Amino acid sequence: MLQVSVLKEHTDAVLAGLAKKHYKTAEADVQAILELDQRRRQLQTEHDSAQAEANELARQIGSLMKSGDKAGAEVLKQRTAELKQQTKAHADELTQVEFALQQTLYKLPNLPHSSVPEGRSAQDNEVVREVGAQPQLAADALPHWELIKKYDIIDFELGNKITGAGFPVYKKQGARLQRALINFFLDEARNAGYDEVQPPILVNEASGYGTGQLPDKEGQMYHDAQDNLYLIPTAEVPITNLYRDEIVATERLPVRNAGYTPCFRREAGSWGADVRGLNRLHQFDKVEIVQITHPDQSYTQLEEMLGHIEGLLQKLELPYRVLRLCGGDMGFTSALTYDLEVWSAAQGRWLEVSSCSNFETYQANRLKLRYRAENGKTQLLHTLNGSALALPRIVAALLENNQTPEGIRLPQALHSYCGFDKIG
RNA sequence: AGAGAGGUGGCAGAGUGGUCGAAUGCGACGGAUUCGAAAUCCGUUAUACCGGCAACGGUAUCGGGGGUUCGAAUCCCCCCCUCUCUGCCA
Repeated sequence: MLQVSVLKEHTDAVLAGLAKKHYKTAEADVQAILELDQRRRQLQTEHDSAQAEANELARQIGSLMKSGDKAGAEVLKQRTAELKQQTKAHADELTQVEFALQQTLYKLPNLPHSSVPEGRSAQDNEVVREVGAQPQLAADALPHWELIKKYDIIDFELGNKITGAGFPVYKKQGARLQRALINFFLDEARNAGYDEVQPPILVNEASGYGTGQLPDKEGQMYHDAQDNLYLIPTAEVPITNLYRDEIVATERLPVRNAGYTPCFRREAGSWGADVRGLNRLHQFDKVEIVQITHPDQSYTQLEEMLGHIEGLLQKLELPYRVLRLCGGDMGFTSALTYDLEVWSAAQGRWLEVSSCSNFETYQANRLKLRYRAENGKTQLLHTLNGSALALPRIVAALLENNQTPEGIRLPQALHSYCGFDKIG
């Protein structure tokens, strides 16, 4: 969430940033926030001084009681009763004002970095670079949803039976490939300096708010109403929330964590022709990398993370491209997002396999994630994360791009992890 | 799930209605001492908000929320969590 001080001191820049993100009611919301904040301060000041007087009276009453002057104490108690009413009224309004302020702040998305291109939709994203040659497939090449049947490695029908659409069952070499990819990604992350964590995949409400999934994307998460817990849509949520309410020692920065988790997405109403097979699932596996950095370092670290992810794709020998998302297409909480897409040769389209973002202080502000600056004051840190990588579309591209009459060739990097070098 | 105990500052741990943001110990930081270090001694050591250029002052916070009271870490109610025993279980 944005800081009120920023809205106050850089109102025009905030409005420009919100416009770039195509946020509709920017002027009205910013105006409302500034007014609510002013009222909040006023109430706080009045409340505090009334409370100070009440505290002082309580002290006096105490010593009067001790010296046995009951009558004197009674006189002071009358004034105390008045003050009590006042502070109660102030406190009640303060609660309301703070709630309204909070709700309005929650509605505002993060401001885009200056390098974010203008634009409304995916068509306006900037292609930063394209790496690797797209394979030329034979005329009878199959899309991955045919290949998985041919080699009997992923079974959607079985998933339908036991759970529902979008929950595939991985079998035989398909299951082993999943395990191999997870291990490969985790080992690569560790070699790049990320500490491995294995977090819970159910999180509480506070964690959902901390990273910004709540209240914005309530409907996209599976919710266990009985215990009020959410199935995570990404490991970003538990891993980043590990540091909620922390003042991190500067010598620990940048914090680097990597973790494998299953991820769950309801994605209501988004099923259609281009989401066949592995293209979009309700449950999928992902290794996520997270960094928490000093504000001065976050963009350097974002590039480092991007480099790590590109390294993975290169080792997997997949042609890919890097996109810088435009203001209209990027996420609610992000200041700058790179998407990485692999070429899925039989489908003839790019598939997003990673999203790598800098959230600057947007999440840190909600998380109360800080460090101590040189001057002794606490300051918000920057949070970043990236998929490294999401499995299903990687599998789709591996299957399609590497199909041969003799089976599916796997990249060298995976041979030892899989224990086989081709499928089929 | 049942019975009991308990949740206090970075950690340990006192405090059962009044000047308690909170003793004491440990740790950490600064200083003295030392060629340097250990030991010792002195001092500092929470967070947020409000006011103030600042120094500083005020308010709140002893798991969370509500209540009683002039006054709550301390009393009452609800919730959460932890520990021990019993049960169940990968």
